[in-house]
Amino acid sequence: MLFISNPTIERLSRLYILLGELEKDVCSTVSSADIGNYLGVKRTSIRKDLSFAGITGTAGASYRVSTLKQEIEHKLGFGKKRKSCVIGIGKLGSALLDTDIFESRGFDIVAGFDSNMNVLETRKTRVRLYPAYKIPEIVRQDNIEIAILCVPLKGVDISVERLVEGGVKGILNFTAANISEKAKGIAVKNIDIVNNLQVLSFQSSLSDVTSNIQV
Amino acid sequence: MLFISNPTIERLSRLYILLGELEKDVCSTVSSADIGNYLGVKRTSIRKDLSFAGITGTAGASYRVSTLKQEIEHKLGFGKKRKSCVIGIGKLGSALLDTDIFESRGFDIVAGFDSNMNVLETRKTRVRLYPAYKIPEIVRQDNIEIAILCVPLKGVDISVERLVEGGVKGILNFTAANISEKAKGIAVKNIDIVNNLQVLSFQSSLSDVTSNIQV
DNA sequence: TAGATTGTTAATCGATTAACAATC
DNA sequence: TAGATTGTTAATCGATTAACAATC
Repeated sequence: MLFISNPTIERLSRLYILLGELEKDVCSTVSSADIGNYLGVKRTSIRKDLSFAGITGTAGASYRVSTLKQEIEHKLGFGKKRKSCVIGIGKLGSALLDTDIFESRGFDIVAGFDSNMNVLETRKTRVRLYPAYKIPEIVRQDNIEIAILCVPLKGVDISVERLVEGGVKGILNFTAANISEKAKGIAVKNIDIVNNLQVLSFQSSLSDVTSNIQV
Repeated sequence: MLFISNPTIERLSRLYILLGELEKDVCSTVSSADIGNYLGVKRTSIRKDLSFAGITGTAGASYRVSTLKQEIEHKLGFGKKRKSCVIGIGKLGSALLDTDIFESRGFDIVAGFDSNMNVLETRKTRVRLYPAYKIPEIVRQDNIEIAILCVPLKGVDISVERLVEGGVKGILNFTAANISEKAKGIAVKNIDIVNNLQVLSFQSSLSDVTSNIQV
């Protein structure tokens, strides 16, 4: 079983996107130093990451862009299409449903859910909307792997229960709630936007911002 | 100069919100073990965090909710209102402009910017919208401290330049670009949603998700 | 060959966890 | 007093960085 740490996957994911860009620009090779510059990390970190993923270039020569991209795609499964859904069609949820940033990177949003009938009837969206109680049914039926959770706090518990029931494999949690308990055995990643703002706010209040910390 | 590590600020920020909730529920005291349960972290980690921030309870007794909240607010400056703006009024930008999640936590969005005149004329938003070239002027004039960056990749560089010119203090970067170079001396925090999805996707593809990793 | 570059081992750094005396 | 809880010191853990031989 391939274990790769979180920071490493994050960097490799960013590298994967970068390689796509470089391909367009008809760059054939790229060194770890180049990559480090683009991504804002140390070159040795990049080499270590590739090594962790079991990817190896040729000593002395730079990495070949096309093969490196393919290898990352293969080892980490980035190429695969993943069916996804959005839970909670509020401001943020609608925006995510409608945006096209996901498609280009392999995520296919196929459904939206909300508990408010009014929302279901009035919101115009590209994908089909369903009432929240249908989450287990539709998730299972359509083989949805990833859920993007954008409900208000009081809707979190029931949503997670339904997703678990439907057999979802991962939840991207935009709520401030801690769902790891309820979502045992499912991958969870949290993005608390306001929390990020608060951290930023603290950092920016320090007179001397030498450490420009990244996520 | 108070240095507090990123993970610690993140937890204290979450704790601050939690204490607000507990106050509503008329809880007068709370132990580090309780807090740990709520936030999904070890109790000793909480005690360490408070210690880092120079906050101390009374040995033997639990923490008093109201005073703990006040102390965090005081030490980390969470109480202060921070003027903010959104750069790029696309899908995500509009959603963030319109949402009310910020206000309740001290962030006051006072302006939006976009380079597309059409957007400026047609989008209905609560706050005033300005053309992008006015960023330096308005940011300085209105004392805007925080910028939320939601522009497409090709608009990133010029946006950051303008923000720096206006003297902004922190940027919450929703683009996939690495802006730390351009934003030297300014606090930056990155939220790459699709990158998060990709990491999640990798984790969920592992059969055994014992480590339910958090951000 | 000389200069650039890789992959890996060892050293460093920082954050989390464990242990425990002090206190209510 | 006994049980629960804190604050801090020491130990552990994991990730990043440095160093360098091997290779093109």
